[in-house]
Amino acid sequence: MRKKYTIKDIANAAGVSIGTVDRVLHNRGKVSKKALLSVNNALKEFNYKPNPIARTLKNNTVYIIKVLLPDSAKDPFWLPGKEGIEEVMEEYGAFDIDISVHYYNPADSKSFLDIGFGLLGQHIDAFLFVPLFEKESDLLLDELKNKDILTGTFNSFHGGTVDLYVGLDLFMSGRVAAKLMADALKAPSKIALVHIDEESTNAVHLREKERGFRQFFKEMQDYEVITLAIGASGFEQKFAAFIEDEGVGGIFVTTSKVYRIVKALKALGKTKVVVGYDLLEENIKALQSNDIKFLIHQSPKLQASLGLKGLVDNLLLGKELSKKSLLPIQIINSENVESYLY
Amino acid sequence: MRKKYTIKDIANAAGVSIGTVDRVLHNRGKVSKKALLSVNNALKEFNYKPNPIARTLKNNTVYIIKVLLPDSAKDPFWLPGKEGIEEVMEEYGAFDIDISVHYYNPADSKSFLDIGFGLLGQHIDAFLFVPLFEKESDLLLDELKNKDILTGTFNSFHGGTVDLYVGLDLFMSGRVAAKLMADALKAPSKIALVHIDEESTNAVHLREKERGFRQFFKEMQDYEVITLAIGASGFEQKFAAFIEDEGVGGIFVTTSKVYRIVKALKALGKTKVVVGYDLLEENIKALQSNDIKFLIHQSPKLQASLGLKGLVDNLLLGKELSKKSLLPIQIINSENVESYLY
DNA sequence: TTAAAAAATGTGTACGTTAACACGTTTTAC
DNA sequence: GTAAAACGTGTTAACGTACACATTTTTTAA
Repeated sequence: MRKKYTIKDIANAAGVSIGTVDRVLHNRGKVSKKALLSVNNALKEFNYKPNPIARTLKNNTVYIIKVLLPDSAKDPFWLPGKEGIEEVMEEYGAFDIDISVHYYNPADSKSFLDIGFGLLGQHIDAFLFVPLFEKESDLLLDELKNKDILTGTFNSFHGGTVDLYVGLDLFMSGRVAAKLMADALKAPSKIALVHIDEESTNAVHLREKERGFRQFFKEMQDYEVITLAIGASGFEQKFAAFIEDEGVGGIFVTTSKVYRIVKALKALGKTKVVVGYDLLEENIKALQSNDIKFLIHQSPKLQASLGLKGLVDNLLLGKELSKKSLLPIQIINSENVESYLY
Repeated sequence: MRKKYTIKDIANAAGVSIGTVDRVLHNRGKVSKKALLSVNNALKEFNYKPNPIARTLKNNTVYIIKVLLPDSAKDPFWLPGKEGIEEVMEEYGAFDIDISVHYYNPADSKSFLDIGFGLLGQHIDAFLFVPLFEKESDLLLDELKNKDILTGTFNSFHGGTVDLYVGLDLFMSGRVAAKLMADALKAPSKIALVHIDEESTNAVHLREKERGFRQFFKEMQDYEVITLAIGASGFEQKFAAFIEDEGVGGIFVTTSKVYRIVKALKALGKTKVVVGYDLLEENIKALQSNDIKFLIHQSPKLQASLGLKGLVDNLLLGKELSKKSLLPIQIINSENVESYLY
């Protein structure tokens, strides 16, 4: 039975007290060269790793973590994200952390700023948020850095320096969509790329997907891609006109609002190859009725929970945080969708 | 700042000592009705959760865990599984657990038995293994149950009672493959389903995939599915004869040996729609050169690490173990494969 | 009523790590 | 040459929980 080595074993082996070993471990100085050497030798020999459990025990501060999410009441895409956060809160319920979640209106950059800055009054250890708005996120990030708060973001990649980011390679997801589309449509074909978004908020986000999509087809013959950008409210007329004019065979929707396209197509009595994003309830229905061919799953729940876990594990256990972790791009069709719903 | 409640807070609130609270928490009896009541009230009021960290600290036994895997030298499919185990070992390196990994020959049920039973000489707390062989796994499982050892399995579902299982819904994965195939091949079409397997070992395994595949096409018109079962060694001739005779448009391979089919097809100068399993290096190459249309990813690494983590977390932190957890069925094409390789 | 037995409760120590503190030794400053 | 500062080192009391053991209270029996 392998013995577990403790700081005491190291101290014995090095012929010093645990106090000295501890000072070496934490670079707290006040150690003679001789002691330092023998301690380091012992550490290496036993491949000693401090017990993280005993370590946190001593640390009796309660870490304060704030999470700022887009309100899922405004956009159901954020519902899984909320759930992910709640699961982590439950899981870490017994630890010395105080996580609180706050919501902003994803269609209103002012609400993001108001609520975000509103949270900075008290002492905070870590801040996790979705940087939907670029400029506003910069402002917030500056302030967070100023106050020396650990920062994490997910879903939207933000150029600035955050301590942790979880997300997808959106460009690549565009290529994936393109490949699926090319599989389904014989050349020559015309394909519509549709951005459905009220705000210019998601612009960067959606533009990345478009770049990937177009880049794929640039390498192919006889495919034409045309872009349509419309607001989410009352886009039906515009879309109808668009679809009548252009003889498109497939539609790639860069947001989770694909189901709206499906509905509009049904109203017009048309059938197209539709590819879009995210496992919203309505999208799943359309997938199962074969009105959507593929969905790309952005795993918002996983993104949120990994983000929060990353911050917590860093604070609590001193685990390293991965500056940028990219999740796999998951392809969903009518048959495997169920396996994502457990 | 929210205070973290400890057993001491509960004791104070209930007007008893921490010893009494502890007895209540562990149902160790020797508590008066009155005390029981007031403690339970306090527990509820504060929503008290014992600090799992302080708890394990006290428990100074080293848990012994054995992992028994098919040898990745014999079948590269098991390489990621090995890696997953190693990562978990690294992650939990500082804890009081002693994990050792052992390997059996996936083509030899005797080696499974020999090595498996050979491990049972000393005291063991948990045993994680891949139950490739049904009868032999039953034997081992009986013995494990006898000795009151925590059991976990992954990858192959085994009817018997294990404490934890991680895997895929193989039937559903067959359906997914079928759907992808149907998308790619216009009816009427003939599709070959190929089992490449030396042993009858994987029979149940592969049969499930076949069931799902066939069931999907039963619901469709004008598709015919024919099955070919061949050994892994020297199947080229048989396969060549088969492919000449039958006018198949697509080939679904139920194992990770798809790349062999691709090679054989190339040698024959033929092109088919090929769908198979697993991200072996050679399969990935074939995917990227468009010789394989789709792969289904069984996430062996994740399966292994989730399995081991489940056992460890149960032993160490008393976390519940999920009797049966099914991973999502992941569809891989030439574009998203890279996102799985980080 | 009282002694003994049983039941209920409290106390103390340990787990591994941390960090404040105390102590002894050496160096520095005047 | 002496006082003060600097340095190296060991000791000890926490952190929250668990459990053996000691102590107190209640019940039972004579």
